[in-house]
Amino acid sequence: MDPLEASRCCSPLDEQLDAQLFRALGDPTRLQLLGCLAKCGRACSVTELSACCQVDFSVVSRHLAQLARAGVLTVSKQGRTVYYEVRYREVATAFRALARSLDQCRPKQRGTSCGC
Amino acid sequence: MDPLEASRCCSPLDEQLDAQLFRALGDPTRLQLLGCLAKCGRACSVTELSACCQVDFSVVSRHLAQLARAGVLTVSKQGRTVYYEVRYREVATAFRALARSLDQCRPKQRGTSCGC
DNA sequence: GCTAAATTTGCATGGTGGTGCAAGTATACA
DNA sequence: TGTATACTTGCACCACCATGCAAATTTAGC
Repeated sequence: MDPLEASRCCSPLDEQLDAQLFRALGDPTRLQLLGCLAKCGRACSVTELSACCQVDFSVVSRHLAQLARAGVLTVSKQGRTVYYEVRYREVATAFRALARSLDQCRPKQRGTSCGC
Repeated sequence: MDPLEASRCCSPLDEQLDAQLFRALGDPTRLQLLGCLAKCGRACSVTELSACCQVDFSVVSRHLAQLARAGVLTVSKQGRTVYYEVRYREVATAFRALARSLDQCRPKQRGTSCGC
């Protein structure tokens, strides 16, 4: 199969290769915040999280909002405090689904590429 | 646990949240190339792949090199033709490992966050 | 209502990255 | 040896983005 033909052929990959998601994860500061939040294991406020990295408070606020927009975090407001939490289940599921789709595309021994 | 403490506490996540990888996947053109290449299921030349997107040939060359640098593709030269192929197994493994690490951080019912 | 705390939102800035064109490099073929 | 093919690299340009500061917004507590 030609790559040009392959590009016109549908696969779950087309939706799973989400540029917005990967773009959100492609910044060191955002990854630091995500790692911090993930290892913490609970919902954290912007103030708490800003203690984890050296950038300005407003920058942290923007980064967290972006991660939430990408579907990596959830937001919940409690009084004047905003809590962010990792969407563990959803993110893990998305990555596993992507891995599965890649496996299905992978040509097995004498197999015929993905069945799309 | 405070997020600041959590940031100082080691986890497989620290290595799995690789900014270079996600950055490489964070561009629509690169994702198009990757999807095309993945669905194709075989090694493709730069010329073949440049037929899949509308950008200049040199841009495709650069994008493929970047994906290779990030560990997503492998390169192999045959004569004057350069073939790129998806590292199916490695990429899928990396994503599954990341999903697993996230799961381990996730607080179970009345559990105590990740055991790091 | 007033003040303080928590967060968001302009605004300006510096840097990085994606893109196209042209030139350069490497290899096959006659 | 010379020419064509496949690809890479230098260069310039433009857009977007991460950052910091300051002002604005929202909400709690007195």
